Amino acid sequence: MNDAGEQQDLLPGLKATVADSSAKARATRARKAAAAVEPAAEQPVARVLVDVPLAHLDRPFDYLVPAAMAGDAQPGVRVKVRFAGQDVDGYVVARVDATEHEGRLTPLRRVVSPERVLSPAIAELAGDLAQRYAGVRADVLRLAVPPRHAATEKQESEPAPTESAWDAAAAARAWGHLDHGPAFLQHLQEGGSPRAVWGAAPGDDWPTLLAHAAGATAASGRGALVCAPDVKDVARLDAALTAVLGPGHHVVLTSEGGPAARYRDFLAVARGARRIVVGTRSAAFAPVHDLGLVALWDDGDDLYAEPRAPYPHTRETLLLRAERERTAALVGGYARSVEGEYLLRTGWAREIAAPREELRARVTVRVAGEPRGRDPHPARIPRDVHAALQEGLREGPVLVQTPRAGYVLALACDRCRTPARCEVCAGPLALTGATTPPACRWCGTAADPWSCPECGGRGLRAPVLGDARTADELGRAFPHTVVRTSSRDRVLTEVDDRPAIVVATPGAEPVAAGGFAAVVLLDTHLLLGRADLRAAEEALRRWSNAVGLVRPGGLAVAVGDPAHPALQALVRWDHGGFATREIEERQEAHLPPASRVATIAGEPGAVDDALTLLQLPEGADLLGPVPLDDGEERVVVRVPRAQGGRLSRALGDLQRVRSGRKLDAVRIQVDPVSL
DNA sequence: TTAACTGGAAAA
DNA sequence: TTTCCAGTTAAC
Repeated sequence: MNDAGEQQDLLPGLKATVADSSAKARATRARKAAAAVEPAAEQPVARVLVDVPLAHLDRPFDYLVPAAMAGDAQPGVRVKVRFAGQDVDGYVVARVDATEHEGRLTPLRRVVSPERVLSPAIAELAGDLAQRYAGVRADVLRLAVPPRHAATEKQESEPAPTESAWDAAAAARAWGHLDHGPAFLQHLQEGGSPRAVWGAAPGDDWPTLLAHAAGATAASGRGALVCAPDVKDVARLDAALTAVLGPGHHVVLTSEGGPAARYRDFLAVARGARRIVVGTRSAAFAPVHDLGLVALWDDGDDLYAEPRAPYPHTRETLLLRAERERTAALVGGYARSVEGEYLLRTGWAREIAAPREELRARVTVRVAGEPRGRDPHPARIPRDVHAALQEGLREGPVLVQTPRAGYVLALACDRCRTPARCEVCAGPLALTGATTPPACRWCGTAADPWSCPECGGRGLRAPVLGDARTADELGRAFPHTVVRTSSRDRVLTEVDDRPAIVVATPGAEPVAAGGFAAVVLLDTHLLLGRADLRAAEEALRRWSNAVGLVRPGGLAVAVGDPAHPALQALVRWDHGGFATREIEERQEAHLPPASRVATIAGEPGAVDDALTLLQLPEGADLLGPVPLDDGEERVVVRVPRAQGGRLSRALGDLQRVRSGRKLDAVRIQVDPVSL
């Protein structure tokens, strides 16, 4: 290693001064040592992005490349540099002949490893994202490049096999039922960069279709990157890619499996040994060589919103890459996000979807009205649903989606829906078992018998019922049938073809070997009633993902209000129409993404003076400030969609000015997932 | 973290 | 006017 200490000994005449140990002399010596470093013969200047979180320092700094590091200090490698008196990590982003910096360049302290982990494409992407989200490149790079694992670096990456099992004819068949599907594939195979929003039909084996898209891209000599929201979906893609391409062609990037495995798989991509990548949101940054396709499944899933600064969304990350690296793009899902609809509307992407008659053949969706309180035994499972389940069970497994897990839940009057309160302390009543009377959750007093103080009703209902309770009820209604549950903490990934009732919470639905014979959606009003701007869009997405698991010709029944637009969209499988309607409503209400929104949060004083520094673009609205739970305060800035770029720039300028003046930090989120 | 800079006070 | 020092600032 070439640190300054060793360099000193190489300098003639310097040893004489070593005896003098005053601080001043030491400083002079250090300076001379720096000056005496032999610079690299070629391109002696390295441009380095330093890992500091300050917005005004978010630019490359020039360092002198010592001759001894000339070979290793290539663009993309990790280095240690002296920055403001401290050793900090950084990445070399370029080697150049000369600097524009007036004054002496400090030499690089150390090349951490010659491994080129930051490709030029990802360095540029980090810049794009930092600008888009008014953050700093260092934060993006922390998301993009996994921590180094030295032992793993010593191993070589196994190259992918040269022969692939991908079959163009099989791929065309798999996509054949979709309008523009085969054309999209062919375009990929020929080296083109088509962009599409794909509305999957119920029963579509989406992992296989995506695997074929990756195969077609690989056949053109390019790499492909496919993101899915969670590890369960990634596992399905993994299996489909192995089936379609054969083993060893792709690599899976997720946060699971520990740092060594993560770094090993990342290196296989960075070194170009693998060019097909699947993974969760962090995989969007994979430095795939010759990237030809970016794809993501179910872009409306909020798992795609990165919880760490600068809070980039996977959709945005991938679409920026598609633009900058001129790749094809495929945004697929059973449902359609409002953002996906915008891609079509602006002409950025084309639609791939099944024709009407194909959709009609795939599934029949009906709505069963919600049971009324008049019923002496208010069953949550109406007669229609019971019949659908019975019919489905003759053919195979049936799926019942029920919102939220849990057994002990708030109770309310079944006539007027007044929440049931304890007569002694006014605490909430709850059922603690299937047979015991309801009791207070605070003081434990049993309400036996209970009557409603508002209307005198004697019936109780649980407005929120969990999967355990639902499984219970169904077990009683179908005594000789296997009932299985799948929810957040205990997820089933797959069920076989035998008749069984599978109760699952949204997102935890297993896949059935041959598809579910029937799909039932309970308590749709609960998903619709969430206090969220996107409640209806999100509800439709979750229902559609369950209905998507049906076998061709299957039946789906949703329990809810047949007049609700989200349920009507489900029945007609008209996700484009629903997204269009959502866009129109949000335009009127100036809600995102029809408007672009950012939040500024922090100490009240800091937020206040941030606003005086902020140069808002034309037509901007300021909402708030409102106090947050932790004593901080938040304002919302809203601009017309077309001004989004200017808003990002203004917020970036604000952060640079504030960090330059050492003002108290404010947290800025552009396009926050929730407000 | 620290070298370089600033401005104000003491020394000449 | 010069020198010294503490506090501030930029950071290659």
